[in-house]
Amino acid sequence: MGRNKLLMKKIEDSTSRQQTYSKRKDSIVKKANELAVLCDTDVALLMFSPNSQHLTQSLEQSKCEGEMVEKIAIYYEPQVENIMSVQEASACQQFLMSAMEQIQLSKAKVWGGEGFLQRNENIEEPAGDGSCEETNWIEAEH
Amino acid sequence: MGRNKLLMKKIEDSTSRQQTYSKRKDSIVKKANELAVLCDTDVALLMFSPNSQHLTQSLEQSKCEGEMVEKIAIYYEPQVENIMSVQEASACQQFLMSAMEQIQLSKAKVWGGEGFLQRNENIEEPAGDGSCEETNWIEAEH
DNA sequence: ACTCCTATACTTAGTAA
DNA sequence: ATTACTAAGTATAGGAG
Repeated sequence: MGRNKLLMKKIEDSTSRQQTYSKRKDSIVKKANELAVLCDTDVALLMFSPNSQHLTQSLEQSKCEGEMVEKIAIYYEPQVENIMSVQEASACQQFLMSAMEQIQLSKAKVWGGEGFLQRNENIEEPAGDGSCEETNWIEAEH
Repeated sequence: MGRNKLLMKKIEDSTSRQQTYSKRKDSIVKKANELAVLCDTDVALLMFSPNSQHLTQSLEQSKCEGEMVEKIAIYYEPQVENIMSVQEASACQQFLMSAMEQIQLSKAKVWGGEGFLQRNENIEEPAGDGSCEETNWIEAEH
């Protein structure tokens, strides 16, 4: 693309990598928006920035501006683990939770209406007293 | 684009809308992959198809093929609530759970190391006996 | 739904500031 | 990090099958 064709592998120079990320991030969000508007559907994007020092700046960029974002349920970038405001974290959580709710409903359908957390053998119960203080999903691996 | 420039509003003809969705879905996934590979990061996409009758077909398309997907943590399309296999649902859940875990960690950092579910005033506790059978995130709204 | 086609529209790598 | 530029690569609407 551009002047030269880029090889599809990790960009080793960190400055170039961050620049490329920044440019392509903007277009993919734009594309997601177009898809959502044109097709009247919801699109969610979760991205993890390769470069944590640009976090705050990028988080501000990810805010909705102009006609962008309208139909994007949520767009988080860059590193979720470095979110700096409770509001940001809450909004992200809320989306993830509703996505989970939808998945649980479909899973219950497939399984004949049973709840899944008690039956899902891939997710172990915490060895606690059964209280909810440490929720089940803590132990999921990435 | 293409022969004619498309107005950025909902495509009213449902056949065209589905066709556009199908085409643009493929490119946005490709873009997400490129971003993930080039920048060595994780990108997640969640899409909801405008047309549920094409669900199964689209779900099969969303499977990883060739060099695509490598760095995409998860890509679910179309309607999550209609996922037909427990495997699909489990994989999606696992990603969402790990994303949540990361968010909880950052939130705990911001809040000084406290857990968030007990303190998050936006999320009400279920009015149950405190057991985990109905998990807290059930009540999140989309 | 999918392909294949093509002209047009859009994206983008590299560069400079 | 940002903008602006531009040449070259990519995406896509509309059409046909």
